[in-house]
Amino acid sequence: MGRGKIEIKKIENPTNRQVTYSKRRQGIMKKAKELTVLCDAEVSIVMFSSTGKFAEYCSPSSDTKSMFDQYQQVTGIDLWHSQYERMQSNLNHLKEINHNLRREIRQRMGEELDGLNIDELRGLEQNVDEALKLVRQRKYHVITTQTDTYKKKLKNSHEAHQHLLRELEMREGQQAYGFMDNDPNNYECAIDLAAAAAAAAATGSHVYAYRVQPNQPNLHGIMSYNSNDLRLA
Amino acid sequence: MGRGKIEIKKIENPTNRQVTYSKRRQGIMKKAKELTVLCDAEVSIVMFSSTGKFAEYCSPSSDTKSMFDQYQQVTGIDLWHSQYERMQSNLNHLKEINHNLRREIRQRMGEELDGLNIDELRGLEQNVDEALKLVRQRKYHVITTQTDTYKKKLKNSHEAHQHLLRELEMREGQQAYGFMDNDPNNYECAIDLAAAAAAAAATGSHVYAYRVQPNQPNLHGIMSYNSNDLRLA
DNA sequence: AACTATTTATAATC
DNA sequence: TGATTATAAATAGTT
Repeated sequence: MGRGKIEIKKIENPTNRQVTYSKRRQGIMKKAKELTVLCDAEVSIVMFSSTGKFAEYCSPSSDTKSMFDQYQQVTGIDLWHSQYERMQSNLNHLKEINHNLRREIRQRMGEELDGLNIDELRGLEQNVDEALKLVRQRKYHVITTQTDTYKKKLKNSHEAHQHLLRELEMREGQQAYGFMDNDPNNYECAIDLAAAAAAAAATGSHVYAYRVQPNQPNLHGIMSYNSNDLRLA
Repeated sequence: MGRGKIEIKKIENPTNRQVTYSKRRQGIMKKAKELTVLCDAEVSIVMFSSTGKFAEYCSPSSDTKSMFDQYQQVTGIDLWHSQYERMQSNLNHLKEINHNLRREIRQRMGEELDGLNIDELRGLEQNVDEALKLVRQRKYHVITTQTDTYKKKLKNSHEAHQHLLRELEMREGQQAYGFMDNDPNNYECAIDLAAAAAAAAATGSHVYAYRVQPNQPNLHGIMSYNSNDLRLA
Protein backbone atom coordinates (compact mmCIF):
# COMPACT_ATOMS: atom_id res chain seq x y z
CA MET A 1 0.00 0.00 0.00
CA GLY A 2 1.90 2.89 -1.23
CA ARG A 3 3.15 4.26 -4.47
CA GLY A 4 4.79 0.94 -5.06
CA LYS A 5 4.82 -2.53 -3.60
CA ILE A 6 7.76 -3.34 -1.33
CA GLU A 7 9.38 -6.60 -0.48
CA ILE A 8 9.20 -7.53 3.21
CA LYS A 9 12.89 -7.57 4.14
CA LYS A 10 15.11 -5.35 6.19
CA ILE A 11 15.36 -1.80 4.87
CA GLU A 12 19.07 -1.21 4.55
CA ASN A 13 18.99 2.58 4.38
CA PRO A 14 18.92 3.63 8.07
CA THR A 15 17.06 6.85 7.47
CA ASN A 16 14.43 5.13 5.43
CA ARG A 17 14.19 2.36 7.99
CA GLN A 18 13.67 4.87 10.78
CA VAL A 19 10.98 6.67 8.80
CA THR A 20 9.17 3.47 7.99
CA TYR A 21 9.45 2.39 11.64
CA SER A 22 7.79 5.60 12.78
CA LYS A 23 4.96 5.35 10.29
CA ARG A 24 4.25 1.68 10.80
CA ARG A 25 4.56 1.93 14.55
CA GLN A 26 1.89 4.59 14.47
CA GLY A 27 -0.18 2.32 12.24
CA ILE A 28 0.06 -0.65 14.61
CA MET A 29 -0.76 1.45 17.64
CA LYS A 30 -3.83 2.80 15.89
CA LYS A 31 -4.89 -0.71 14.91
CA ALA A 32 -4.38 -1.84 18.47
CA LYS A 33 -6.54 0.98 19.80
CA GLU A 34 -9.25 0.15 17.31
CA LEU A 35 -9.16 -3.51 18.19
CA THR A 36 -9.39 -2.64 21.84
CA VAL A 37 -12.48 -0.52 21.33
CA LEU A 38 -14.25 -2.47 18.62
CA CYS A 39 -13.81 -5.89 20.14
CA ASP A 40 -13.53 -5.05 23.81
CA ALA A 41 -10.15 -6.76 23.94
CA GLU A 42 -7.06 -6.23 26.02
CA VAL A 43 -3.92 -5.54 24.06
CA SER A 44 -0.39 -4.89 25.19
CA ILE A 45 2.33 -3.95 22.73
CA VAL A 46 5.94 -3.37 23.66
CA MET A 47 8.46 -2.52 20.98
CA PHE A 48 12.01 -1.38 20.53
CA SER A 49 13.40 0.11 17.34
CA SER A 50 16.73 -1.05 15.98
CA THR A 51 18.19 2.04 17.64
CA GLY A 52 16.73 0.93 20.99
CA LYS A 53 13.90 3.43 21.12
CA PHE A 54 11.08 2.13 23.26
CA ALA A 55 7.33 2.40 22.64
CA GLU A 56 4.35 0.73 24.20
CA TYR A 57 0.64 0.47 23.93
CA CYS A 58 -1.72 -0.92 26.49
CA SER A 59 -5.49 -1.02 26.45
CA PRO A 60 -6.85 1.61 28.81
CA SER A 61 -8.71 -0.91 30.98
CA SER A 62 -5.46 -2.61 31.89
CA ASP A 63 -1.75 -2.00 32.36
CA THR A 64 1.40 -3.70 31.20
CA LYS A 65 2.05 -5.36 34.53
CA SER A 66 -1.35 -7.00 34.85
CA MET A 67 -1.18 -8.05 31.21
CA PHE A 68 2.02 -9.72 32.15
CA ASP A 69 0.40 -11.43 35.11
CA GLN A 70 -2.41 -12.67 32.88
CA TYR A 71 0.14 -13.87 30.37
CA GLN A 72 1.74 -15.99 33.06
CA GLN A 73 -1.54 -17.45 34.19
CA VAL A 74 -2.63 -18.35 30.68
CA THR A 75 0.64 -19.67 29.36
CA GLY A 76 1.66 -21.35 32.60
CA ILE A 77 5.12 -19.90 32.03
CA ASP A 78 6.51 -18.59 35.26
CA LEU A 79 8.18 -15.43 34.13
CA TRP A 80 9.52 -14.63 37.57
CA HIS A 81 11.11 -18.01 37.75
CA SER A 82 14.78 -17.06 37.97
CA GLN A 83 14.09 -14.36 40.50
CA TYR A 84 11.74 -16.66 42.35
CA GLU A 85 14.18 -19.54 42.44
CA ARG A 86 16.96 -17.45 43.89
CA MET A 87 14.80 -16.31 46.75
CA GLN A 88 13.28 -19.72 47.17
CA SER A 89 16.68 -21.27 47.68
CA ASN A 90 17.46 -18.59 50.23
CA LEU A 91 14.24 -19.42 51.98
CA ASN A 92 14.95 -23.14 52.00
CA HIS A 93 18.38 -22.44 53.33
CA LEU A 94 16.94 -20.46 56.19
CA LYS A 95 14.37 -23.14 56.85
CA GLU A 96 17.08 -25.73 57.09
CA ILE A 97 19.03 -23.60 59.54
CA ASN A 98 15.84 -23.07 61.44
CA HIS A 99 15.29 -26.80 61.60
CA ASN A 100 18.80 -27.38 62.88
CA LEU A 101 18.42 -24.71 65.53
CA ARG A 102 15.21 -26.32 66.70
CA ARG A 103 16.88 -29.68 66.90
CA GLU A 104 19.71 -28.20 68.91
CA ILE A 105 17.19 -26.72 71.31
CA ARG A 106 15.35 -30.01 71.61
CA GLN A 107 18.60 -31.78 72.29
CA ARG A 108 19.50 -29.19 74.87
CA MET A 109 16.14 -30.03 76.43
CA GLY A 110 17.06 -33.69 76.61
CA GLU A 111 14.95 -34.79 73.65
CA GLU A 112 15.84 -36.40 70.37
CA LEU A 113 19.11 -37.74 71.74
CA ASP A 114 19.02 -41.00 69.76
CA GLY A 115 21.21 -39.67 66.98
CA LEU A 116 24.08 -38.69 69.29
CA ASN A 117 27.04 -40.92 69.95
CA ILE A 118 28.73 -41.26 73.29
CA ASP A 119 31.21 -38.43 72.72
CA GLU A 120 28.53 -36.03 71.57
CA LEU A 121 26.41 -36.99 74.55
CA ARG A 122 29.29 -36.37 76.88
CA GLY A 123 29.93 -32.99 75.24
CA LEU A 124 26.26 -32.05 75.49
CA GLU A 125 26.15 -33.13 79.12
CA GLN A 126 29.11 -30.99 80.04
CA ASN A 127 27.75 -28.05 78.06
CA VAL A 128 24.33 -28.21 79.71
CA ASP A 129 25.96 -28.69 83.08
CA GLU A 130 27.98 -25.54 82.68
CA ALA A 131 24.94 -23.68 81.40
CA LEU A 132 23.03 -24.75 84.49
CA LYS A 133 25.77 -23.37 86.70
CA LEU A 134 25.72 -20.06 84.84
CA VAL A 135 21.94 -19.80 85.07
CA ARG A 136 22.02 -20.57 88.82
CA GLN A 137 24.75 -18.02 89.30
CA ARG A 138 22.72 -15.40 87.51
CA LYS A 139 19.59 -16.33 89.44
CA TYR A 140 21.37 -15.97 92.77
CA HIS A 141 22.80 -12.68 91.64
CA VAL A 142 19.37 -11.35 90.76
CA ILE A 143 17.88 -12.62 93.97
CA THR A 144 20.65 -11.12 96.04
CA THR A 145 20.32 -7.76 94.31
CA GLN A 146 16.57 -7.78 94.76
CA THR A 147 16.82 -8.81 98.41
CA ASP A 148 19.34 -6.09 99.11
CA THR A 149 17.05 -3.53 97.55
CA TYR A 150 14.13 -4.72 99.62
CA LYS A 151 16.25 -4.78 102.78
CA LYS A 152 17.31 -1.24 102.15
CA LYS A 153 13.73 -0.15 101.57
CA LEU A 154 12.62 -2.01 104.65
CA LYS A 155 15.31 -0.35 106.68
CA ASN A 156 14.36 3.08 105.31
CA SER A 157 10.69 2.65 106.07
CA HIS A 158 11.51 1.36 109.50
CA GLU A 159 13.57 4.45 110.18
CA ALA A 160 10.80 6.64 108.87
CA HIS A 161 8.41 4.88 111.18
CA GLN A 162 10.70 5.37 114.17
CA HIS A 163 11.04 8.98 113.27
CA LEU A 164 7.29 9.38 113.17
CA LEU A 165 6.92 7.67 116.52
CA ARG A 166 9.49 9.96 118.07
CA GLU A 167 7.79 12.99 116.61
CA LEU A 168 4.47 11.78 117.88
CA GLU A 169 5.86 11.25 121.37
CA MET A 170 7.40 14.70 121.31
CA ARG A 171 4.15 16.32 120.25
CA GLU A 172 2.14 14.38 122.79
CA GLY A 173 4.64 15.31 125.49
CA GLN A 174 4.42 18.99 124.50
CA GLN A 175 0.79 19.69 123.72
CA ALA A 176 -2.49 18.00 122.89
CA TYR A 177 -2.52 18.60 119.11
CA GLY A 178 -5.13 17.09 116.81
CA PHE A 179 -2.98 14.58 114.82
CA MET A 180 -3.63 13.30 111.28
CA ASP A 181 -1.49 10.87 109.29
CA ASN A 182 -0.64 12.97 106.25
CA ASP A 183 2.65 11.32 105.42
CA PRO A 184 2.39 9.50 102.10
CA ASN A 185 5.46 7.44 103.03
CA ASN A 186 3.31 5.53 105.44
CA TYR A 187 1.29 4.07 102.64
CA GLU A 188 4.36 3.14 100.60
CA CYS A 189 5.78 1.55 103.65
CA ALA A 190 3.01 -1.05 103.74
CA ILE A 191 3.64 -1.94 100.10
CA ASP A 192 7.36 -2.24 100.65
CA LEU A 193 6.83 -4.55 103.56
CA ALA A 194 4.63 -6.86 101.50
CA ALA A 195 7.16 -6.89 98.66
CA ALA A 196 10.00 -7.66 101.01
CA ALA A 197 8.06 -10.58 102.43
CA ALA A 198 7.44 -11.96 98.96
CA ALA A 199 11.11 -11.62 98.05
CA ALA A 200 12.14 -13.41 101.19
CA ALA A 201 9.78 -16.28 100.43
CA ALA A 202 11.11 -16.45 96.87
CA THR A 203 14.64 -16.95 98.12
CA GLY A 204 13.52 -20.41 99.16
CA SER A 205 14.08 -21.37 95.56
CA HIS A 206 11.43 -23.59 93.97
CA VAL A 207 8.46 -22.12 95.70
CA TYR A 208 7.10 -20.83 92.38
CA ALA A 209 8.23 -24.00 90.66
CA TYR A 210 8.01 -23.80 86.94
CA ARG A 211 6.52 -26.83 85.21
CA VAL A 212 7.27 -27.77 81.62
CA GLN A 213 6.02 -30.59 79.46
CA PRO A 214 9.20 -32.59 78.94
CA ASN A 215 7.93 -34.24 75.75
CA GLN A 216 7.15 -31.18 73.66
CA PRO A 217 9.61 -28.58 72.40
CA ASN A 218 8.78 -25.81 74.79
CA LEU A 219 9.52 -23.03 72.35
CA HIS A 220 6.72 -20.85 73.63
CA GLY A 221 7.32 -21.20 77.33
CA ILE A 222 10.41 -19.38 78.33
CA MET A 223 10.84 -17.19 75.30
CA SER A 224 7.18 -16.44 74.77
CA TYR A 225 7.54 -16.46 70.99
CA ASN A 226 4.66 -15.74 68.73
CA SER A 227 3.28 -19.13 67.80
CA ASN A 228 2.48 -18.02 64.25
CA ASP A 229 6.11 -17.21 63.68
CA LEU A 230 7.12 -20.67 64.58
CA ARG A 231 4.68 -22.40 62.39
CA LEU A 232 6.04 -20.71 59.23
CA ALA A 233 9.38 -22.44 59.07
CA MET B 1 -11.66 -0.17 4.63
CA GLY B 2 -14.48 -2.34 3.72
CA ARG B 3 -17.85 -2.09 2.09
CA GLY B 4 -18.69 0.73 4.42
CA LYS B 5 -17.02 2.92 6.97
CA ILE B 6 -17.54 1.90 10.58
CA GLU B 7 -17.49 3.94 13.72
CA ILE B 8 -14.77 2.94 16.19
CA LYS B 9 -16.88 1.80 19.12
CA LYS B 10 -17.66 -1.55 20.66
CA ILE B 11 -19.40 -3.97 18.29
CA GLU B 12 -22.47 -5.05 20.20
CA ASN B 13 -23.27 -8.17 18.18
CA PRO B 14 -21.05 -10.84 19.79
CA THR B 15 -20.70 -12.91 16.66
CA ASN B 16 -19.73 -9.93 14.62
CA ARG B 17 -17.34 -8.80 17.31
CA GLN B 18 -15.65 -12.18 17.40
CA VAL B 19 -15.29 -12.23 13.61
CA THR B 20 -13.84 -8.74 13.53
CA TYR B 21 -11.50 -9.64 16.36
CA SER B 22 -10.15 -12.59 14.43
CA LYS B 23 -9.63 -10.62 11.27
CA ARG B 24 -8.03 -7.61 12.90
CA ARG B 25 -5.89 -9.72 15.18
CA GLN B 26 -4.49 -11.42 12.13
CA GLY B 27 -3.94 -7.99 10.61
CA ILE B 28 -2.03 -6.67 13.59
CA MET B 29 0.11 -9.77 13.83
CA LYS B 30 0.99 -9.46 10.18
CA LYS B 31 1.87 -5.79 10.65
CA ALA B 32 4.01 -6.67 13.62
CA LYS B 33 5.89 -9.29 11.65
CA GLU B 34 6.44 -6.84 8.81
CA LEU B 35 7.67 -4.16 11.18
CA THR B 36 10.03 -6.64 12.77
CA VAL B 37 11.54 -7.58 9.43
CA LEU B 38 11.49 -4.25 7.65
CA CYS B 39 12.84 -2.17 10.50
CA ASP B 40 14.82 -4.74 12.44
CA ALA B 41 12.76 -3.98 15.53
CA GLU B 42 11.70 -6.04 18.50
CA VAL B 43 7.99 -6.28 19.02
CA SER B 44 5.95 -8.08 21.63
CA ILE B 45 2.17 -8.21 21.46
CA VAL B 46 -0.02 -9.87 24.05
CA MET B 47 -3.76 -9.79 23.67
CA PHE B 48 -6.90 -11.24 25.15
CA SER B 49 -10.27 -11.23 23.42
CA SER B 50 -13.39 -10.28 25.34
CA THR B 51 -14.00 -14.01 25.74
CA GLY B 52 -10.57 -14.40 27.32
CA LYS B 53 -8.87 -16.02 24.36
CA PHE B 54 -5.14 -15.39 24.44
CA ALA B 55 -2.83 -14.56 21.54
CA GLU B 56 0.71 -13.31 21.36
CA TYR B 57 3.34 -12.23 18.92
CA CYS B 58 7.00 -11.82 19.63
CA SER B 59 9.80 -10.99 17.24
CA PRO B 60 11.81 -14.11 16.50
CA SER B 61 15.06 -12.68 17.85
CA SER B 62 13.56 -12.28 21.31
CA ASP B 63 10.97 -13.71 23.67
CA THR B 64 8.19 -12.28 25.76
CA LYS B 65 10.10 -12.58 29.02
CA SER B 66 13.18 -10.73 27.86
CA MET B 67 10.95 -8.11 26.24
CA PHE B 68 9.47 -7.49 29.66
CA ASP B 69 12.90 -7.47 31.22
CA GLN B 70 13.87 -4.74 28.77
CA TYR B 71 10.60 -2.99 29.50
CA GLN B 72 11.55 -2.89 33.16
CA GLN B 73 14.98 -1.55 32.47
CA VAL B 74 13.72 1.18 30.17
CA THR B 75 10.68 2.26 32.14
CA GLY B 76 12.18 1.74 35.57
CA ILE B 77 8.95 0.01 36.56
CA ASP B 78 9.72 -3.01 38.68
CA LEU B 79 7.24 -5.57 37.43
CA TRP B 80 8.30 -8.15 40.02
CA HIS B 81 8.04 -5.83 42.93
CA SER B 82 4.93 -7.22 44.61
CA GLN B 83 6.15 -10.77 44.19
CA TYR B 84 9.54 -9.77 45.47
CA GLU B 85 8.17 -8.02 48.51
CA ARG B 86 6.02 -10.96 49.49
CA MET B 87 9.02 -13.26 49.51
CA GLN B 88 11.20 -10.68 51.17
CA SER B 89 8.80 -10.40 54.07
CA ASN B 90 8.76 -14.16 54.35
CA LEU B 91 12.51 -14.13 54.47
CA ASN B 92 12.64 -11.47 57.13
CA HIS B 93 10.12 -13.38 59.13
CA LEU B 94 12.30 -16.47 59.04
CA LYS B 95 15.35 -14.46 59.93
CA GLU B 96 13.58 -13.09 62.96
CA ILE B 97 12.55 -16.57 64.05
CA ASN B 98 16.11 -17.73 63.59
CA HIS B 99 17.34 -14.86 65.66
CA ASN B 100 14.97 -15.81 68.44
CA LEU B 101 15.99 -19.45 68.26
CA ARG B 102 19.62 -18.46 68.53
CA ARG B 103 18.88 -16.33 71.54
CA GLU B 104 17.05 -19.21 73.16
CA ILE B 105 20.08 -21.41 72.56
CA ARG B 106 22.42 -18.81 73.99
CA GLN B 107 20.22 -18.48 77.05
CA ARG B 108 20.15 -22.23 77.41
CA MET B 109 23.94 -21.98 77.38
CA GLY B 110 23.88 -19.51 80.22
CA GLU B 111 24.57 -16.44 78.12
CA GLU B 112 22.56 -13.29 77.50
CA LEU B 113 20.59 -13.76 80.72
CA ASP B 114 20.36 -10.05 81.53
CA GLY B 115 16.93 -9.69 79.95
CA LEU B 116 15.31 -12.41 82.06
CA ASN B 117 13.43 -11.67 85.26
CA ILE B 118 13.57 -13.86 88.32
CA ASP B 119 10.64 -16.08 87.33
CA GLU B 120 12.02 -16.66 83.87
CA LEU B 121 15.41 -17.45 85.33
CA ARG B 122 13.87 -19.92 87.72
CA GLY B 123 11.96 -21.53 84.86
CA LEU B 124 15.07 -21.73 82.72
CA GLU B 125 17.05 -23.20 85.59
CA GLN B 126 14.52 -25.94 86.18
CA ASN B 127 14.26 -26.62 82.47
CA VAL B 128 18.02 -26.92 82.00
CA ASP B 129 18.26 -29.00 85.16
CA GLU B 130 15.74 -31.48 83.84
CA ALA B 131 17.46 -31.53 80.47
CA LEU B 132 20.74 -32.34 82.18
CA LYS B 133 19.13 -35.27 83.95
CA LEU B 134 17.71 -36.56 80.68
CA VAL B 135 21.05 -36.23 78.90
CA ARG B 136 22.85 -38.04 81.74
CA GLN B 137 20.22 -40.74 81.69
CA ARG B 138 20.68 -41.20 77.97
CA LYS B 139 24.47 -41.20 78.31
CA TYR B 140 24.38 -43.91 80.95
CA HIS B 141 21.99 -45.90 78.82
CA VAL B 142 24.34 -45.71 75.83
CA ILE B 143 27.35 -46.56 77.95
CA THR B 144 25.57 -49.52 79.53
CA THR B 145 24.46 -50.83 76.16
CA GLN B 146 27.95 -50.48 74.74
CA THR B 147 29.55 -52.10 77.74
CA ASP B 148 27.16 -55.04 77.56
CA THR B 149 27.98 -55.52 73.90
CA TYR B 150 31.69 -55.48 74.58
CA LYS B 151 31.29 -57.84 77.51
CA LYS B 152 29.42 -60.27 75.29
CA LYS B 153 32.10 -60.02 72.60
CA LEU B 154 34.81 -60.47 75.21
CA LYS B 155 33.06 -63.54 76.55
CA ASN B 156 32.65 -64.95 73.02
CA SER B 157 36.28 -64.46 72.11
CA HIS B 158 37.36 -65.91 75.42
CA GLU B 159 35.33 -69.01 74.73
CA ALA B 160 36.78 -69.23 71.24
CA HIS B 161 40.22 -69.02 72.71
CA GLN B 162 39.51 -71.75 75.22
CA HIS B 163 38.12 -73.87 72.44
CA LEU B 164 41.29 -73.40 70.42
CA LEU B 165 43.45 -74.26 73.40
CA ARG B 166 41.51 -77.46 73.99
CA GLU B 167 41.81 -78.39 70.34
CA LEU B 168 45.52 -77.70 70.42
CA GLU B 169 45.94 -79.88 73.50
CA MET B 170 43.96 -82.67 71.85
CA ARG B 171 46.08 -82.57 68.70
CA GLU B 172 49.36 -82.41 70.61
CA GLY B 173 48.19 -85.31 72.76
CA GLN B 174 47.32 -87.39 69.64
CA GLN B 175 50.06 -86.73 67.06
CA ALA B 176 52.92 -84.37 66.25
CA TYR B 177 51.12 -82.26 63.58
CA GLY B 178 52.65 -79.09 62.10
CA PHE B 179 50.21 -76.48 63.49
CA MET B 180 49.40 -73.11 61.90
CA ASP B 181 47.00 -70.52 63.24
CA ASN B 182 44.52 -70.30 60.37
CA ASP B 183 41.54 -69.26 62.42
CA PRO B 184 40.48 -65.71 61.46
CA ASN B 185 38.63 -65.44 64.76
CA ASN B 186 41.95 -65.22 66.49
CA TYR B 187 42.68 -61.93 64.76
CA GLU B 188 39.27 -60.49 65.56
CA CYS B 189 39.74 -61.56 69.10
CA ALA B 190 42.66 -59.20 69.56
CA ILE B 191 40.63 -56.29 68.20
CA ASP B 192 37.69 -57.13 70.45
CA LEU B 193 39.91 -57.18 73.47
CA ALA B 194 41.29 -53.74 72.69
CA ALA B 195 37.77 -52.37 72.11
CA ALA B 196 36.52 -53.84 75.38
CA ALA B 197 39.38 -52.22 77.24
CA ALA B 198 38.57 -48.87 75.69
CA ALA B 199 34.89 -49.19 76.59
CA ALA B 200 35.74 -50.07 80.15
CA ALA B 201 37.95 -47.03 80.42
CA ALA B 202 35.20 -44.86 78.92
CA THR B 203 32.76 -45.90 81.65
CA GLY B 204 34.85 -43.87 84.02
CA SER B 205 32.95 -40.83 82.76
CA HIS B 206 34.89 -37.67 81.96
CA VAL B 207 38.01 -39.26 80.67
CA TYR B 208 37.39 -37.83 77.17
CA ALA B 209 36.16 -34.60 78.67
CA TYR B 210 34.71 -32.26 76.10
CA ARG B 211 35.82 -28.65 76.34
CA VAL B 212 33.73 -25.79 75.02
CA GLN B 213 34.24 -22.06 74.95
CA PRO B 214 31.55 -20.90 77.34
CA ASN B 215 31.43 -17.38 75.93
CA GLN B 216 30.63 -18.13 72.29
CA PRO B 217 27.47 -19.68 70.95
CA ASN B 218 28.72 -23.16 70.30
CA LEU B 219 26.55 -23.77 67.29
CA HIS B 220 29.18 -25.72 65.46
CA GLY B 221 30.42 -27.88 68.27
CA ILE B 222 27.87 -30.42 69.19
CA MET B 223 25.75 -30.26 66.08
CA SER B 224 28.59 -29.92 63.62
CA TYR B 225 26.54 -27.56 61.46
CA ASN B 226 27.87 -26.15 58.30
CA SER B 227 29.19 -22.78 59.32
CA ASN B 228 28.09 -21.16 56.06
CA ASP B 229 24.52 -22.06 56.80
CA LEU B 230 24.65 -20.29 60.07
CA ARG B 231 26.17 -17.14 58.76
CA LEU B 232 23.30 -16.53 56.36
CA ALA B 233 20.54 -15.89 58.88
C1' DA C 1 -14.65 -19.22 4.74
C1' DA C 2 -14.55 -16.79 0.35
C1' DC C 3 -15.65 -12.57 -2.08
C1' DT C 4 -15.45 -7.68 -3.26
C1' DA C 5 -16.48 -2.77 -2.71
C1' DT C 6 -14.51 0.32 -0.02
C1' DT C 7 -11.76 2.33 3.37
C1' DT C 8 -7.28 2.70 5.24
C1' DA C 9 -2.35 2.49 5.44
C1' DT C 10 1.66 3.81 3.62
C1' DA C 11 5.83 4.19 -0.06
C1' DA C 12 7.44 7.45 -2.76
C1' DT C 13 7.90 12.10 -3.45
C1' DC C 14 8.22 16.81 -2.34
C1' DT D 1 10.28 15.68 10.44
C1' DG D 2 5.40 17.02 7.74
C1' DA D 3 2.16 17.06 3.90
C1' DT D 4 0.64 14.96 -0.45
C1' DT D 5 -0.83 11.34 -3.30
C1' DA D 6 -0.85 7.22 -5.95
C1' DT D 7 -1.27 2.75 -4.84
C1' DA D 8 -1.10 -1.56 -1.94
C1' DA D 9 -3.41 -3.70 1.85
C1' DA D 10 -6.92 -4.44 5.09
C1' DT D 11 -11.36 -5.38 6.02
C1' DA D 12 -16.95 -4.68 6.58
C1' DG D 13 -20.60 -6.47 4.75
C1' DT D 14 -22.33 -9.91 1.93
C1' DT D 15 -22.78 -14.64 0.10
